[in-house]
Amino acid sequence: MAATMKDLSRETGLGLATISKYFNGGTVRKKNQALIESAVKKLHYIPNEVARSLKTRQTRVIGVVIPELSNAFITSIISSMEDILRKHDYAVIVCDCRSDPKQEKEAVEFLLHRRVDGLINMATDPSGAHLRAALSAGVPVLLVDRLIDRLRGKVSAVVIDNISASHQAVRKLTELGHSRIGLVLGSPNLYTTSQRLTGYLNALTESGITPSDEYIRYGDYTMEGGYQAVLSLLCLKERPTALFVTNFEMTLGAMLALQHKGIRVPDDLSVIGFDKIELFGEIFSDLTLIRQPQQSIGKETALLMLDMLGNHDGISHRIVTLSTELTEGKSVRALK
Amino acid sequence: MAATMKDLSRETGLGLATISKYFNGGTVRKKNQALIESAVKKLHYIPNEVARSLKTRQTRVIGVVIPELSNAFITSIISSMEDILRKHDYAVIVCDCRSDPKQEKEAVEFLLHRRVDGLINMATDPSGAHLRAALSAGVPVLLVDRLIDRLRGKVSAVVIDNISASHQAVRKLTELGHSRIGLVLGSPNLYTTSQRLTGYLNALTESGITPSDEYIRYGDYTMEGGYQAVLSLLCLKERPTALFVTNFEMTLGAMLALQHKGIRVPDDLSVIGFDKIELFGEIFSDLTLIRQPQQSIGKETALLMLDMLGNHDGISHRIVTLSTELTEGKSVRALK
DNA sequence: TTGAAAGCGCTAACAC
DNA sequence: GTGTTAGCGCTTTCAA
Repeated sequence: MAATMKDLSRETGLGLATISKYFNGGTVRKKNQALIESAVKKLHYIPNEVARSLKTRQTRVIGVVIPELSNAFITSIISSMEDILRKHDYAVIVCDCRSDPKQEKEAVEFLLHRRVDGLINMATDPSGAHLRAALSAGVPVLLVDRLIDRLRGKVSAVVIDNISASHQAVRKLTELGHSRIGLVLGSPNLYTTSQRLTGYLNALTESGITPSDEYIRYGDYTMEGGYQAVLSLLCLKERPTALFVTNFEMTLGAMLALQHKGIRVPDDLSVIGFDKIELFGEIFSDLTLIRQPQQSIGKETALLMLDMLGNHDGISHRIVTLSTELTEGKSVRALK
Repeated sequence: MAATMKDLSRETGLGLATISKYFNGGTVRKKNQALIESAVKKLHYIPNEVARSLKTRQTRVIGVVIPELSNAFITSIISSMEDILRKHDYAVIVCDCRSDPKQEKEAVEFLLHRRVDGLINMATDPSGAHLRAALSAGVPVLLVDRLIDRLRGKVSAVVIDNISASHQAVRKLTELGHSRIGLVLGSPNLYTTSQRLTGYLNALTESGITPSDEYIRYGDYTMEGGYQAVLSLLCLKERPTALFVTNFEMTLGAMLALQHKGIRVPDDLSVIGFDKIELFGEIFSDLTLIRQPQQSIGKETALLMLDMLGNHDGISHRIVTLSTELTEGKSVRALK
């Protein structure tokens, strides 16, 4: 069986407290330090985090609940987040709930049983009901990418400024003379969907254009959804002259649909996409798009969580809003 | 503070043993059962897995160490794996070591401290040195995708039949009359690299073709690597008439290089790629490729680990080899 | 069936 | 600086 501190104590002749202090950075006599170190080697001692957790009442584990692990946008966030968290000696348990609110709730409970110190959630259930237990248990909750209105003041969050991002993209198009601008959104009841819609509507109104539902489609944030949405937009008697597609997968689908229909970008149609995924950098390098700073989102999320974990007295719930960037490509041109 | 079993005991007037038995599926009198249930509700009792782990000496946590989280092939495996594991009440701590052996070793130690019940590893260090501590601590280790020779007999593994996969692809090309077949491999010292090379060499030799190093490139399994490898192959005085690219990212890079060079596939050059990623299904739907069953890899990995965890007496180290599939597309044609 | 009590490996007063 | 000791919340003999 694995060696314990008691074994070290016996081996070195020192008391438990001394051994414990040694591991926790206390002051221990040089001689005893060496004694302990050699005993550790000899007995292959590995500290037992479980016992420590029980005593200190913190597991140094952060639970992360996301809608989908097979999603480049999400994994790039998680990747940079986990990196920082682990450097601070926090482990991350990731639960993929497959965009299913029921699974999401189970995941939260699962993590609560394991006494995670904090919860990071890209929420599937927009009502936030799944987080109630965590909140009432006093576990710090940090939302990523999607805000939940009802939880305002009770949780922290890291999001991008979706309204501005969308506004900026659409503004760009109206400035180039476009007025029939197709919008491809995600699922209707998601936070990002409604925010991006707002930005679109604002930009149009500002330019004196009356928005019409005809030009708005919901593509479910999937490639297939984007594909279908664009096909359907192309069927309008008055075709849009420009398109704004609001996430990466749908942008891929949209480009595919245009390609299949033999529509040239930007000659026949201007397109602004969303999200830049490392892997594809070069493939769609000539696409004009809104770029979210995934790296920073991950980093800010980790740091904010660390911060919440530190202020155990009065947790201050902050909302960090990161801004996006419009990357100029060659998929947009002025309306003739 | 969170309620404990002791609180339940006080609330119900029952002994700790009874409460414990209730939660662990023992036989408890109906009346007491109801008593406990209402106390749980009233006190918002949440079982403490940490305390339980300390006592039972199992954390129901599996550590997963991978080279890269932002990789669609890997996440699709993890996703299906985690799904099954969580259904069996096991949590997964994922550590992304960024293909760095040093970080990989630290990750293993990190997980060992946390007393994970098992370790799943897509190894970065081909020597397996990073797993020594786990092995000597008696923690079951399961390798995925990449075997480590020295650990044979000490660990289980789930891999695909790389030699056959590669053989099949190259065979296909030789049968169509190709003899100058470019091969784009991953990093030189990886298991999959050498296996895929072997399959290539075998297939050529079988067809009476003498393999030449000239046609072999190492592309690091990255898109950029694949891109450069193909450019370099195109510089040969005797250009290859066909290409076999051995992973997904490099296949993307290869296609991009060909496109930039204005080389038509399959008219000017036949191409067989590797890996099918859900997201891209339609985009490269006309590519002939070797398809790995990511879903099954994840599933088999989870089941095998569960199995190892069950047989605590004599762990049987098994190696599960899954087979690949050659998906016919339109990127291959007979040599004129 | 139920309860009392010991102990899993560690930390943290507290006294020396 | 160091040792003694009492738990952290749970499971699990062992008796009743």
